[in-house]
Amino acid sequence: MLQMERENRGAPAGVVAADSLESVRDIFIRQWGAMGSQWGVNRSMAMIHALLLVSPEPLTTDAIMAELAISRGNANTNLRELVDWGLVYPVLVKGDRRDYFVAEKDVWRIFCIVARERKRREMEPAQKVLEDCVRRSGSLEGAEAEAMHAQLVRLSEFVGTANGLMDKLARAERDRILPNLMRVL
Amino acid sequence: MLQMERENRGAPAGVVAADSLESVRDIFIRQWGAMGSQWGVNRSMAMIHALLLVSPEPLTTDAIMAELAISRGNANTNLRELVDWGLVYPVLVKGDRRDYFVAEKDVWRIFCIVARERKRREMEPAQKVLEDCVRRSGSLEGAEAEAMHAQLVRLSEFVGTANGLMDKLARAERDRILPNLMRVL
DNA sequence: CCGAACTTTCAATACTTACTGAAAGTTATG
DNA sequence: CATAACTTTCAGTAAGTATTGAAAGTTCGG
Repeated sequence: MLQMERENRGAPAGVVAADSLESVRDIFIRQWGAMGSQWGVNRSMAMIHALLLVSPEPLTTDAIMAELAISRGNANTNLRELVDWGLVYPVLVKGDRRDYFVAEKDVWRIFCIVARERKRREMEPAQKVLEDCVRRSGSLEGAEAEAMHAQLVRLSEFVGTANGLMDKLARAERDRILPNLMRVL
Repeated sequence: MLQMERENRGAPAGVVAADSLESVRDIFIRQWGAMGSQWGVNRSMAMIHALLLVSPEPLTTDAIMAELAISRGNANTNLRELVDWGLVYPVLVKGDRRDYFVAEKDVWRIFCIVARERKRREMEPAQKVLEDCVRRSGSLEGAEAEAMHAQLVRLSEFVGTANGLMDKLARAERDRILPNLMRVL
């Protein structure tokens, strides 16, 4: 553990002089957390996910709270959300009543989960809105109404196609699909 | 314009009895605006985009403000953002000093613009963070550090591949790419 | 079925982001 | 180059989200 000896000595706050396991993990967690906002995921959820992603062993709620300096309520809520998504699994450790948590480590599975969730939250509502408006505008008369209807139809058809492709992609096996995609694109 | 005669008579607030061009447009705009939050776009920007998407004619800032009941500052800021993205074009109308705005109507182009922007805001920062952490953790010793490094490498490689595919997809021609995708998936 | 260990909930609060409107800035035209 | 028409900026405020921490709820072992 030579690395730990030369960590962060005399450097300004927030700047790391050299890298230990802990410092790299902290950098990863903090940066990933900061990116959460861009991804529509809250900071705590992103940080918990990052921590578990690089932790080989399951962690308890208390360990997570301590590592990330967040409250119990916050840790609990976001852990449940991550478990709901399927990105984190609760595991039982023999001889301990507490819940432990591990992250799904397989990158392709993570991708499929995120793709599925985004489709559900972003694409499906859009498709529903568009189909509703297409239906409502179908019987209108006049050039302006018909132009609007035509535009709505184009949008609706595109989103429908994209949704279908998304579905197939997220259901496909990694090794079956990736080579084909590389070839086509 | 028969339709306008049977719009929204005696119905509870927010409920539309039958559809006119205006009512369908309003439904579309409001729903699209509400969805904006899910998409990481603010409500006003989404509503302006929706309005322009279904308006065959260019509109002035004032027309947009009036139609959506938003302030001048808000309209101005979000119009500029939409123009920056390339989703809306400013156009000059002869004999009028005011700026007029039209939306890009081609669905495939809209998709490419959104894909490019999302890649820039979501994928590229992730790739950068991951590459940085991979580099930092590469020289660490010990089983735990090596497990973390390996996980970071898997994430980094995946995001790199996804980024490359995204690029090619957004640069491809619609008619060249869609049939191939349908076949592969 | 009691008490201890642990988990969940939720009202209060802190933080973040979006919006307004008025004032400052810019540009076209007589 | 003065004025009027239009656009941009920005400080203040409103609206929306995330987080805390303490209280209530649950479960397990004895």
